[in-house]
Amino acid sequence: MNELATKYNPAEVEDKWYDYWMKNDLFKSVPDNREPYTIVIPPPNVTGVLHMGHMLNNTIQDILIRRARMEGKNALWVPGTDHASIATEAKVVAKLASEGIKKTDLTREEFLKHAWAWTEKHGGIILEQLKKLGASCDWSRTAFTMDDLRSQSVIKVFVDLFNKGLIYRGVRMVNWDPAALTALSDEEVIYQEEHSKLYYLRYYVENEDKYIVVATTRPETILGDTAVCVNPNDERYQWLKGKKVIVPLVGREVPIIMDEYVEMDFGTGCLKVTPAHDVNDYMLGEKYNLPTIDIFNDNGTISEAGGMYVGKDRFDVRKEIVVDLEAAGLVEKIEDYNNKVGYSERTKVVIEPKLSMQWFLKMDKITIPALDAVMDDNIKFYPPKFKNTYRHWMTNIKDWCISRQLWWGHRIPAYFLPEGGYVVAESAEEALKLAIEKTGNANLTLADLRQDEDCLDTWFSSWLWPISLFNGILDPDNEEIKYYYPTSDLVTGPDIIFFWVARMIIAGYEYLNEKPFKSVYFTGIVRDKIGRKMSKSLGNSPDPLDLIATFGADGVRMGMMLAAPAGNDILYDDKLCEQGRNFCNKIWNAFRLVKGWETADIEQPESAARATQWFKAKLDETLIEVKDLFSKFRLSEALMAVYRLFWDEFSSWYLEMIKPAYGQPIDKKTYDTTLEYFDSLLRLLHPFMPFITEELWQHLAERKEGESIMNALIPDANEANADILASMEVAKEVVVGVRGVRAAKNIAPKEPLQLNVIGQFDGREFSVISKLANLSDIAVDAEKDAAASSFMVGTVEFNVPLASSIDVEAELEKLAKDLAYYEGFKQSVLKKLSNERFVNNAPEAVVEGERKKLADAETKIKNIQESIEALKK
RNA sequence: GGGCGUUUAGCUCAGCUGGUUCAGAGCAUCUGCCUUACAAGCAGAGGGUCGGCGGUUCGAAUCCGUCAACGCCCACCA
Repeated sequence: MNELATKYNPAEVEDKWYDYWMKNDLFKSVPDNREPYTIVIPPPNVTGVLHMGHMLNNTIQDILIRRARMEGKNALWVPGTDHASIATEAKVVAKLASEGIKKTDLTREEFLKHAWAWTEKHGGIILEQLKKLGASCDWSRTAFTMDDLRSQSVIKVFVDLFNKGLIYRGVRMVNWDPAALTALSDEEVIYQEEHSKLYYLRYYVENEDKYIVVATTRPETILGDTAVCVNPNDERYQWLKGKKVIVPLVGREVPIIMDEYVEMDFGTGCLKVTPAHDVNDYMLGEKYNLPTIDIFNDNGTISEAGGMYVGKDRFDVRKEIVVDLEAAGLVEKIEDYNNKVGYSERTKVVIEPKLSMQWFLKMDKITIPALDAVMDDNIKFYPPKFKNTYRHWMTNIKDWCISRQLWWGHRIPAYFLPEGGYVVAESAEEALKLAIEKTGNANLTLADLRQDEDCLDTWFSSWLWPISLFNGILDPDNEEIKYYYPTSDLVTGPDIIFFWVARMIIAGYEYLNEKPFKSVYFTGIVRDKIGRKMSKSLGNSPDPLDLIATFGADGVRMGMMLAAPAGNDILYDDKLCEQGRNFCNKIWNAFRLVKGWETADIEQPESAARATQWFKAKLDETLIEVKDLFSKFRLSEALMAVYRLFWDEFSSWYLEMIKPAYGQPIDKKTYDTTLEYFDSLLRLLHPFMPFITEELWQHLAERKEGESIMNALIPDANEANADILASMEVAKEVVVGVRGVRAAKNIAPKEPLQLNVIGQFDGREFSVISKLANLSDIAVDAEKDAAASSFMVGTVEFNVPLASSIDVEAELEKLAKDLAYYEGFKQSVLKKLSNERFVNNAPEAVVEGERKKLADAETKIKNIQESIEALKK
């Protein structure tokens, strides 16, 4: 018939069109006088590999970008990667370790050389993978959070915030990661419920034979105890006032302090105080001026200050010390206990609260405009429930620990002076100038300055992303930042709402006095069939590239979208990609059908005339619906609407309505109109399925080099012809009725049938009905025929006279069932209408509706009764 | 311990300010078809007392209360 294979083969077309798009610079955007539509990619880790979460997230972004482009906007999707300080450094350290190299044996410069080599080797893989998915990013703009422009932006911001007094340095209790050997922000700590033990330990009172019992989950920390605290209102412990107790095993005398912080009814009401290793204890230590004994080394082993178990790991010591305490008779009892333990998000190691010198960003004031923007819907969250989460975080925010004891990242631009103190400047030269000013020592040289060894939290660069991508920090008045900022939509996971989304909003207002984006669409988390989060460690995540190879990029994109209702977690199943692949095939074959037709200069049949008018209305209806759904980010529903339009309305109904008899040509008018519809359908589908739509669009007509469906406009519709939509729906019901009779009576579709309409019926669609139901004749206002199978559409009865004798019993049974149903229905309506309060209180339209129901039911009942009579004759 | 969300067909989900879009969609299932675009298909069919209980109302999947299950976020009870 024609040269196209019966099955769509994605492998043959995907790379071809991606190359074509790239070659013709179709993803590129420069400012012009069109309305901009901008998305910045949530930068994946530079050394990361594409996982299902990325697939979902980037599919959504590409759909939005392509749709905007086809609405005539100047669409720009900026790609890039994140240096992912701690994650990447951990990978490099591990890689070096496998080669027998320790990080501590390397200088900073040597280590960074390895890190850059690693980055260059693995960086960009993930971006190449995105191309396979069809991502229409402007690759000429690919950025990296540690490239020159982004780095300079970060440093400038740090210096600026420091000069504004918003960044400070100080000793605070921070979350310490003993594996990565760095401080972490509060957000990087994940709390997990644990089954552990509560140890009740005996603290003897100094010079007395009495003891008190203190409960703890961490017996090893007694090495750092410097007090025991009880509630001043606790009657049981009044006698302890002013006394001292002996820390078990350690033998240190520590004071009893009294503070209402202690809960009387928890444990024994006595709290051991370890100011160096617990946030609350630290607070008590400050208040009562207690010494702090830091018993841990940075890697979680016991330090010299611990005095015992020195050099042993904290968890080993916990076991050992319990044994030793028991041996010394200092353990009262041990109970099972559940508590929450903080783990490092990256290294999965138990976090140690630790006092250390770090850099912080003051958060109380800087967050104010950012909070308002979201609460006032100046920035819209989809789904809106995340506004609550956001508000809660913003109003309880603590200062952000931004320094990390890592090398891979932006080095903190603080320079220590030989005689103490420091200066903060964008460059060493600047720093030297400041240093000379500050010290009055004109003889200082660069060699005298020592730059802070620490680097900045990764998120301290990504929070600038929507600004720094357009050079808006270094040059806030440039053309690009003015044109593209604020960006349009941000698509990301709710897991980084605090890490990233909130902080970008903060930075946006701080630096450009403007929001960074208008809407945030939070995607769900991708889970497997049994609801587990897909992850590398569980091994339950399919390789996205394998999926693309199996189902085609379009199939996978559709699979992801079908599974992704707005704001819900998505349950991934291969079935969904299969559905996507099948849909591609459907589109492909519909195209083969249409392109296979010969045209002739013949008159348009009545059925085709009705069909083309009807499908125009159907198309308009869907265009309006899809537009509305896009505006609400209800993308999976939009896709489903297009899917049904193409599969059911266009393929199953419309094409069958206009299909010429086998071997016959189609009239030109219908054919041309159908090609137009096909074109519109491809456009509507393109954002979801870019490859197959481009392939077919190029086949649909002669195209010039560089022309692409990507830049074709999505048709606009204001109103759909409701009249023809309604009349065709009725016609379809009649067709289904006849087909039902065929199915029930085992009559081949080929065999033409007679159709009798009992009573009056609008005959506008008879041509269509006749064609699709394969009727030899339609008789209007016909008499009931006993030898007929009947069905009803609305209140009208249809009879299909059967050549062979019919099964009267079966027919009667069916009618009796119908009769019973409508009688029951009538009764329920009657009951309503006889209720005075209903008739008086309900709106007129509703009451009128019920009356219509009643009348219709009565008509139907009459019809059925007549049929029964006729059959019985 | 607080807060938020979810609960509708076997599965994944729609059902906006209570009433003919009120019980829906897709997938899956069942039956019959290799019908000249497509078996990755066509035609037909079945399937839910809308988590439980109580209330408001002429009328509740929809509003209110309560309970239950699940999920997420936050929090310094050792």
